[in-house]
Amino acid sequence: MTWSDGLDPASPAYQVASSQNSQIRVVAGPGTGKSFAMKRRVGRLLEDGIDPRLILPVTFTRVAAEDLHRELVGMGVIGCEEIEGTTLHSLAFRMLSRNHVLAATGRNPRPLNDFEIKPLIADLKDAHGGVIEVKKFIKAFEAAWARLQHEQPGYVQSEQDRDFANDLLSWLTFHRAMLIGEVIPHLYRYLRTNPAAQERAEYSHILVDEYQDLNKAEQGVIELLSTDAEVCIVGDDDQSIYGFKHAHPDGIRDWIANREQADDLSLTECRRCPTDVTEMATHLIGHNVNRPVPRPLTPRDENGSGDVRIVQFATLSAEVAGVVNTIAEMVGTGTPPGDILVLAQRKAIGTPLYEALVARGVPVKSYYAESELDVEDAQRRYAILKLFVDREDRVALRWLLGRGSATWLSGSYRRFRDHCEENDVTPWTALERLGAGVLVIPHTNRLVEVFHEVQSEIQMLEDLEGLAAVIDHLFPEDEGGVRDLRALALQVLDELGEENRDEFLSELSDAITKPEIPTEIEDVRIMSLHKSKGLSSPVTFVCGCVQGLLPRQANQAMTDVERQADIEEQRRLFYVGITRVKAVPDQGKPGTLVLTYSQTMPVADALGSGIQPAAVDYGTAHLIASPFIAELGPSAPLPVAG
DNA sequence: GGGAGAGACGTTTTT
DNA sequence: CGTCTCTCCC
Repeated sequence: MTWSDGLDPASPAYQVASSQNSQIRVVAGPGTGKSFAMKRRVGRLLEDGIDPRLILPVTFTRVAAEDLHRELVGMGVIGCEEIEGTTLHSLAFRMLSRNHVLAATGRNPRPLNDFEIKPLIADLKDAHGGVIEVKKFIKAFEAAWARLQHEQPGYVQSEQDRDFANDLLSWLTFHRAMLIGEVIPHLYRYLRTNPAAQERAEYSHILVDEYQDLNKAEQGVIELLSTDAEVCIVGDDDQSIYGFKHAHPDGIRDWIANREQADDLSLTECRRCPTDVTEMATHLIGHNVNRPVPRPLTPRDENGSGDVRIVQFATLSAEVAGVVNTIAEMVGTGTPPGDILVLAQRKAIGTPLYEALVARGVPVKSYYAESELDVEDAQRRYAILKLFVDREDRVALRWLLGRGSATWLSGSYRRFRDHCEENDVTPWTALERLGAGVLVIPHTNRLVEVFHEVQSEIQMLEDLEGLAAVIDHLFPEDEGGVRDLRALALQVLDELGEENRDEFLSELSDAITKPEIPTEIEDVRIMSLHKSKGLSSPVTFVCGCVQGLLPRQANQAMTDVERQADIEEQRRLFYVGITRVKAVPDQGKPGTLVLTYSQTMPVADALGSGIQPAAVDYGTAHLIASPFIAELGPSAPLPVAG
């Protein structure tokens, strides 16, 4: 197959794929086929004889990266297997791990796991105003980098911020680690200060999907990587939903403003949704005032008007029962469960839905985040494994030393770390000396005790034959809490073999933080609105459409401007949600969208979900329908009672 | 450095 | 309502 198969030369997708301009912006609404157009463009580049290794397709999420890779391979264009569609993050890790880059930056791109941040906080909290303050500082530190605040004229860092940053960086440098939020900024800084770096000219063609979801640092990296490359950015500021990650949707407007000769293309026909849904979506998003690149989303008449319902229930449990009944009935009358997508912005709603569907025997999968590393025992075993593979994994060692203590033994550890830094000795070596009595540091007895335990556990692993035995020992078959870890570790070992232990660990850590994405969809899927981005489904439910969830409860600390921006982002989130519906009329699938909400829910659920109820009586919270429901315009059906 | 009790606060999402 | 954090006291 060739890139232009089935493509009308007059179609916008053809233009995107064929444009010879070295700078292209594509603004494309939901369901308009932007990923499709981008894939065709990659296919065209390959057929033009561009070396696949010089083509960099960047996506924001792994799901999108894998999707892109799969589609390219499926297109059967020569060279497509060699294209590495990656997320910007994995690209940054790879580049920062190169020896010459490590030497230039002086920092290790060893990311801190969520649970490994605890000892970091414990070590910093006394000097910086407590746990909550330190968490705030860390957040602000990462935010400043994501927004490249340091480069903005007039940016002044307070003395406290500077002190904190110094302590934080000194901790991270000593522990040879990096905050996840530092990864992209470090690459940015490296590329910026090294204009002659080979990395700046590594690719000849860069394609970026979901550009509106990138933050300033990420957009900066793209720019630095593309000094000599042809660039095609694709995005839609109306679908920008990653404000918490400091996404910079205005960048999509600035991008074209700074490039006079660039091609500016857009895809506006919503090929996915039924016409009623497209019109509702248009109405909804029209309520947003701040739209850098406003453009219409036009309905596609062949799709038909669809099947849209808006239903209000008396209670949350009635809502759950109502949705589950509808789903069970659909499945009973022949709708494949995999055609059904249920979006709920809170676990408090998603979990009861999930459980009720399981009870009804409907095949269902929940996508709310759960980690194999949620339980402390699993964290401990994993840390031991890291240390077993590498005694110089200082973060794992630090974590193990403090584990179980409310203070993380931060006082002792401070003295100990001072010794290591003053004498330029590694923590493991210093602990060995302390343990052997060759070295004495006052007030570190407990530290040494714990170290002995860790040391003997590692020695025991060392005496075992091979990694398989180590895995079997650390994650035993009969230990329920580590069953998933065991399965993952064995799977990774099976793929890699016994030889390369470093690679084993990084692959395992990938497997843990990046769960497998199912290719075959056979279950009803329940997930948050964020996760649904990029998906489409013939039957889509959006549940819990109440004030406080959609839009979420405004934070007390927000200014009016921030509050307004937050509501607009929440509106975009709802916009993304309702445009997941896919009409396939010739397969008897009109495209079904069901929006549900309830009048009340238990107070505990409301508070636990961050809703401030309109009124409360006897443990029941009274709720208000989402204002977005009223913003859907004349194409929306009248809400009915369920 | 550890434990008990009082008080604050709460989500969601990515790498 | 349940969990985390802080304070006070040993």
